[in-house]
Amino acid sequence: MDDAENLTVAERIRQQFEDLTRAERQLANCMLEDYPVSGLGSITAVAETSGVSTPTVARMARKLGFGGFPQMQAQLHSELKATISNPINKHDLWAENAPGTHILNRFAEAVMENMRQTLRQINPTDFNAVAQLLSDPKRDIYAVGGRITRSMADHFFTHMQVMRSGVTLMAPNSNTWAHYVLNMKEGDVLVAFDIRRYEHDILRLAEVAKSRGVTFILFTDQWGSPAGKFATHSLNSRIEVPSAWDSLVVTLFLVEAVIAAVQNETWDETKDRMKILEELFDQTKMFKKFI
Amino acid sequence: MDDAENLTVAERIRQQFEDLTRAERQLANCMLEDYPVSGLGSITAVAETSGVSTPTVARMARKLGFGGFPQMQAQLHSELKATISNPINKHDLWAENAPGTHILNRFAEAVMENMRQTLRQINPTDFNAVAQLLSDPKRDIYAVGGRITRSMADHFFTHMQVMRSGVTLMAPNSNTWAHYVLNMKEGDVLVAFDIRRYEHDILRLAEVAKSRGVTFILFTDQWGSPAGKFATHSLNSRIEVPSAWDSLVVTLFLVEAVIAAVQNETWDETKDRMKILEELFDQTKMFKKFI
DNA sequence: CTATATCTGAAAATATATTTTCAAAAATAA
DNA sequence: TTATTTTTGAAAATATATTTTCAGATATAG
Repeated sequence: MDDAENLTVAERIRQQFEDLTRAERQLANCMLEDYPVSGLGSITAVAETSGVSTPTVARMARKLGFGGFPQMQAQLHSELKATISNPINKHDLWAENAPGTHILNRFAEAVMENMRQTLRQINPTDFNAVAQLLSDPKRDIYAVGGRITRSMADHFFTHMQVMRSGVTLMAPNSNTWAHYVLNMKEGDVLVAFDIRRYEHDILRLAEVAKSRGVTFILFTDQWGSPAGKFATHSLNSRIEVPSAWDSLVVTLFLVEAVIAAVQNETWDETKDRMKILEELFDQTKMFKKFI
Repeated sequence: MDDAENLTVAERIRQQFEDLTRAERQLANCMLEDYPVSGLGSITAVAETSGVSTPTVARMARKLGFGGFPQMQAQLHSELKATISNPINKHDLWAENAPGTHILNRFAEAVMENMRQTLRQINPTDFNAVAQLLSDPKRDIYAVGGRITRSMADHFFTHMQVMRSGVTLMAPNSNTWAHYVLNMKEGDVLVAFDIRRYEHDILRLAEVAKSRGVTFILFTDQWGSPAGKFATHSLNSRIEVPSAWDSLVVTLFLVEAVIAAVQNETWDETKDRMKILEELFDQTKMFKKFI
């Protein structure tokens, strides 16, 4: 009978407004007023807000072609979801090049979604605090990664090293870590990367470091490494992609953003260091030869 | 007890994320995923979507400081109402957390834009060809990076090594490279990373390798490394961000996408290798100790 | 005005949602 | 490993939500 299964609630109301009774119209107007949020509570709540009885609400839902009030509400939910979930940045951007099912597209969508989710979840206070800690020249910094995240620690180290002194990249091999811990002093900062397949050694390291008064910063995934319980600040990123492995793209994004933030904090000293570094590179280049 | 009566659900989740248990984290992630719409259904619906039990949902609501699930949902309703009725903050997915000019936001926007540009520009034919080449077990693979891109080469190597044999990560120090070239045979693949501040040594390496019949794959930036002229396939990514350095986020995305593509190509052999690797890890773990 | 059809909401009946309880499972400590 | 604690979800208990019933209210026609 209803060919209009996919009409919005608002459309159905407008379409059938003439057939509605007095109490129903009152309800309809109220629902359209703060649409669609006003229809989100229980039938009782909706009825009260509109000043009608619950049966009226149930009846109108039927009249509009739904099985009942819950069905109408479900429709409102999905409309809301469609509205809220980003209008601009989906799909359309690269589709022209690769067919819809191409791994490049699927991967890209997953990564973009990971970015969004991560950004929504990130705690700016933590982020700022991390940048602050890493900008403090009195604190030495130690970076460490696991089997997969090693490259993140490496990247982090490479850039931090340019901006300040007292930065150490810990060897990936955990049986060398005791020596690093030996050098850590209270207030120093340990930056660790630990994602799914969490490494037990990192957990132990965090515990030991923490017990010696070291500030522990953790880059981990959405589920959170167990080492999180020792972390002063945790930066979680989404890592799931259509692959047998996890994606570190968003983690890298966070690392680079932190680096940029630190650079902002310390720009006065950093810019001189960078200049000197450039000069050093130029000089050494002149000595190098290949084959 | 809670001075934080007026925190959003999302904020409360973030604040207490560390205190949440496994099932609760799973739920929390699901709720943040389509926030706040995902938390709008009945407790049963929310539980089912997240794959946890209803008591878990009720418990978490309590843990976050609400009287119960209905109270939490009421809070979601009012948040939603505030969001919807305020056209300004609409759809800005992370804006709620950090003010508009926060480095995190600016960085994110730049990276997203880089992704889009890169994807629009990428040549799927090149991409596929690269995946094909790297999946060919008869070709040995050599990976090399520069000062900044070293971590990309490292990441690439770590994953390729799992999928197949005959993969070599070249030391970053260019005066060791001659030895690697000595081992390269015709048809082998050299994968190099070279971005702005292009390194002269990479150019020379590419030239020499090419002259010996080695297939050269280059990951570079939007402007293209000079080594590009020796490249069989070039994968360019946008790297500009509001920072003194360039961003490797999109480069990493391409690397991971290539890895995923290779994995697809070689899944039959790869899955066995991965299984064996897992077993090896389990075994070696038993021998390890820290401090 | 009265007769009749329609609408409406209080209250009962029913269906769902939510919380509580508790034993099994999982994690952690010893 | 084994003991202990914590976490978890199935099922029962409870609380709410939703629908149905039906008598009174309201509108409409004659």
